[in-house]
Amino acid sequence: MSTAELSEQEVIRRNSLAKLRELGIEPYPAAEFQVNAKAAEIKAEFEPEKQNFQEVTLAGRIMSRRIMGKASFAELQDDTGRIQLYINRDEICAGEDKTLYNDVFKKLLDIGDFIGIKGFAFTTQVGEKSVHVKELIVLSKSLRPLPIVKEKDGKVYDAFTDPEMRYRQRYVDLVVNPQVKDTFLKRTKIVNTMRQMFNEYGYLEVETPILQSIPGGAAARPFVTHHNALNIPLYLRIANELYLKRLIVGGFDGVYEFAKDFRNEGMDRTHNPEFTVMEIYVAYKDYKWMMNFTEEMIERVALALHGTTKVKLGDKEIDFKRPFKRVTMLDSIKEHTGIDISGMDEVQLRAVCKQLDIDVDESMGKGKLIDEIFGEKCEGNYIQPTFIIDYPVEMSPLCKKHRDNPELTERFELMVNGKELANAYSELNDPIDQLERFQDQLKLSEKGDDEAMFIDMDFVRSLEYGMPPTSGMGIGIDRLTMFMTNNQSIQDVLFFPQMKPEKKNEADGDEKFEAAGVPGEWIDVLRKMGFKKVDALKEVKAGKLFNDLCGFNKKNKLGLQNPTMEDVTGWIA
RNA sequence: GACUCAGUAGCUCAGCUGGUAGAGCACAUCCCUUUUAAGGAUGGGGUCCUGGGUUCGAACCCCAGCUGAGUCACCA
Repeated sequence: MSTAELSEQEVIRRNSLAKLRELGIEPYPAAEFQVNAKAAEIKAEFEPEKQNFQEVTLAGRIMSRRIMGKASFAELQDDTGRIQLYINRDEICAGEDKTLYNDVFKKLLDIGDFIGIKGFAFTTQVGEKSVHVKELIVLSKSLRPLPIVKEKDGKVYDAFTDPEMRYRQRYVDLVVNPQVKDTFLKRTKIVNTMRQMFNEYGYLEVETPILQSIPGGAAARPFVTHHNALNIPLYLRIANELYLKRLIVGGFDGVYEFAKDFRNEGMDRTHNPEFTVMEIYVAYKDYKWMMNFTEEMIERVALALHGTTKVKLGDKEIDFKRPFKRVTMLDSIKEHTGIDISGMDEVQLRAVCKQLDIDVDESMGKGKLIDEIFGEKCEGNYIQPTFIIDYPVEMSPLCKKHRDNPELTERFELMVNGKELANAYSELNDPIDQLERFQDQLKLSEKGDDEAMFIDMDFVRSLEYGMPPTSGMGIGIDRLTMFMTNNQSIQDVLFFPQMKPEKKNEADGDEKFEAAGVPGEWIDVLRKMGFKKVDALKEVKAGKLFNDLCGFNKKNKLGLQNPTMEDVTGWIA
């Protein structure tokens, strides 16, 4: 990369890098650097009377510097946070040679550089726990300036907030915005808490295929890829349900998987093309048992994270204390629309939708119509955790029919803040019924529903060998994390949310300019004048280009020998 | 996909009715041995998102586009 494309500050840092090497200091040393303390630890535990932390070794990034002549303060940020350093010239440079302080620390190091230090903890006159540096080692030079975020009394100045840059350059976001790191620490804690609970219950964590030849277990459009050796299409999984149930058939009493699923659909604040779902299946249980299990799980997660079941979410407070409210879907619709749809057929439901001003189309069957009514009129009302139970059979092709009403299924969804968080069934284990339900889906598909499920004959075959009564539950880990960390956007709980590809820098390389006959010293000049591509030159008149070049040379005092008119004409010929 | 808002220095943002581009932080130079959103002084730094148009003159007005955000629609 030529220096013309770098900002002034980047050029200065590259020059500093070279000067470090001239001084015999390797800016990217290979050797291990062993630390014996962390910033947060010293801040929490250092007490002057105890004389602890008197020989500490720390490593991290320089995040700020205050130079006061022979003494300086700096902040070092490691993975636990920041701690102030006190650096005195005559202490880190014991002899006559003051280069390490005057040049290396004051001039050649920058905010963002990694250093290691040895020293002792003390408290400054203003009362801040700090480390008095005796020795300083350069560990890694940073060539790009970080955004500088400052904070006083909880008020943040010059925050790094542009969402696009935060998501595209998450590494920068993580370095300068400590609350971002906290969200991801909590995300891991959520997963760990759940895993610990499942393991306590004796269930087995498993892995199932991501590449599937029949994308089953949910209603969604899949991503397609191709397997060369087999010469077949393969789909990225939209769910892992059918594989986990095969494992129940195989004799495991409890299996679970934290799975990445992929759905080829729109992206917005609550949808990312790839997302994480935890699915768990437990033999000899039903959906009622699973409701209690889900409550326990969510309550444990809330307590592990916050020490309380009450969690702030936007301007609301959600209380995850057990038990959650339980409402049947038909009661919910009755409550929010005043209409009792039980026993209605497709025609009647269509009329209800019209009456309620809900858009429908011909491809929608009975289940989808009811789903529309619920989604439109009811879903948004459930802010506090609520189980919606007993869904119509048409909406749930993998779910066992209700023990008291064949029109319904033994299914619940957990709604929080007006959004679905978890979904669970008494699993359908009647293979004949299952095949019929798949065939109904096929009819929907023929009617134009592009989300209807494929028939998975191997799954049906597995059920024919017999699956014990089983309850299964799936929960969106991204959404759960959003609720538990007070983030309104799924992009804030994914390290690297899907983004449109970044625009490429379309500038031509030096070779292409040279091939056109442009001498090396003029290439950067042309780029700086806005001619990123050789072809762009051909669109201007030689005379104008010649004048502009000479003018640019003069104006910017480049001191280059001006080309002749003939030269310029040659470049663009 | 529709509508609304935004895009100006490395970062956060001003910029009036159209008249040669501004601040704070960051950066550079100098001064200063315990400072606190980093003390003092001085200074450098810009494709005002892109391309057209209107105009004597456009960061600003008009048209088109790109990118992002929000709301809605669609979609789990």
